[in-house]
Amino acid sequence: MLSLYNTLNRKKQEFLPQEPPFVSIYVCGPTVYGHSHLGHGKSYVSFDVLIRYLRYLDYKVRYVQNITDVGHLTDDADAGEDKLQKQALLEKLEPMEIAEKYTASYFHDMDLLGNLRPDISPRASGHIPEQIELVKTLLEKGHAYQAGGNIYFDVSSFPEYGRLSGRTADDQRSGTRISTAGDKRNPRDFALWKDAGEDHILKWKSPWGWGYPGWHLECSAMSMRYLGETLDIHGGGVENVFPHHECEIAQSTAATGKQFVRYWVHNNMVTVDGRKMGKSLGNFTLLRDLFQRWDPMVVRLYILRSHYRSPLDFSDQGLAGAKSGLERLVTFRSRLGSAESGIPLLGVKELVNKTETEFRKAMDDDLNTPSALAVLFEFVRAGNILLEGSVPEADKFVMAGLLDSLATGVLGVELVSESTGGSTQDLCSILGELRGYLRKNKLFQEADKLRDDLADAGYSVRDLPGGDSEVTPV
RNA sequence: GGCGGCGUAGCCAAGUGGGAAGGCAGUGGACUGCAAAUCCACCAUUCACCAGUUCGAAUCUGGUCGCCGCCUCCA
Repeated sequence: MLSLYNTLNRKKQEFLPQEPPFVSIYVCGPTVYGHSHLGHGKSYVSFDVLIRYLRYLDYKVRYVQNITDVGHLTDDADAGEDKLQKQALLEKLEPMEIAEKYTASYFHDMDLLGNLRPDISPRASGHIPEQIELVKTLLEKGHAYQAGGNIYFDVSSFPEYGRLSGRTADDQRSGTRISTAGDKRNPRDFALWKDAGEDHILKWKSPWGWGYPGWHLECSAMSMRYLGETLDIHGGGVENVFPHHECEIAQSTAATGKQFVRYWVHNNMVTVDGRKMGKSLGNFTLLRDLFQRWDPMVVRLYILRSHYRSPLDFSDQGLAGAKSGLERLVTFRSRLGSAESGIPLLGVKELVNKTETEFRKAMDDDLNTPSALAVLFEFVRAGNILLEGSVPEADKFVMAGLLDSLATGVLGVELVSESTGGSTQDLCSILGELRGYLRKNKLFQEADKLRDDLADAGYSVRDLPGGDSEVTPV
């Protein structure tokens, strides 16, 4: 039984969807005004593994992740700038061109990382009517008020405000850094709709004049549009617990009268020298740059080696460790080959069953991927020991099947290079025979040149006891 | 100041009342023409520190020190 840490109760809870086998999940997506960095990578890999594991458990998952292509102000006080607009001016493009460009970049990077595409990737700009409707409802129900062209949520009308983040009204720092917008009744009130000034490019016509939505609004509107009024799971980064998710709860619950989200799942940050990696600090490493030096699967494994709720401190040493670990997995997988099916021996069946049971136990415990990986590495050792002897094809088949199901299927770590098709395998075995022939005839120079050339081309050579050799793609 | 979290070997990282997982790096050995891969052995009497509860604590309680996140856009 899968347990997830629910921020709402601050403890692990058994996961039970409202209407099994269906699971509705919404994850806060990126604001598309720049390339994705490792922090995005960690977040979306974590949620990808959640999705994959739920599907492995035979749930029918609908996964919605927004694309924020409406630039929001940096605060509610008109002090900041619209980020998309700012980037658009910088690159001399339309804001929507910026959105298109970085949406494509985002998906490209996520594809390389092996993340499955969300089932729906709704754009905020494409759901303005839904957002306006939500504001209207809140006004009608007396949870919001109008001040000129601005609409604010009246926090005093929603007593539960603060439950998710554990913040009460008195907690707020005296002399806060935010200068309160002048037309708010209460500093804690937040904007639902903002009046657009002359120089604001992205704006829409609303009952309250030309304007644009507040930054919490799109998630409420789009998640409920596609997943209903009560979601099973809502995910995002911990930094969004307050104020973003707190405000989402307030405006959604106030509008529907129903519980908005049953399980709140938050992932932790990537840090650099102990400091948060973030756009505002400027200490981020872009995924596209990281991929120049490291295979995306190395990056993925690196992320999965720590728990999603723990911070991950970025280091080359860590990535190098992940690289070696990945090679170990890949080598083992390639030794199993693409075997034929058959009936496996009892011993291997036991090993496979035990591995799967323990893997699931780790994943059931709030997606403990570091433990799950430990289970896989123990399986690799056991499998390698078996491979020292002669192993029936059927045994290789079930071991390969398990690895493909758990490592690739659930964790999303691709272990098979695309060049393991039938013809490549034939060529590999011919080249293996050739090296074996050369070695048996003590033509070591020729044999080693073949090995070096193959290494350059991305194939590894392994000499077996008895003089035969084995060639596999790396 | 308020809320939340963290401190486990050279590095990374699980474990949260009764055997200190796993990976990387390292050392020795087996195998090999050499290598790689693989296997075997070794690698934390100890879990930031102090006090307490307990037959028993890395794990619970209290305190000390250090670090981080949120309270402003952020995955």
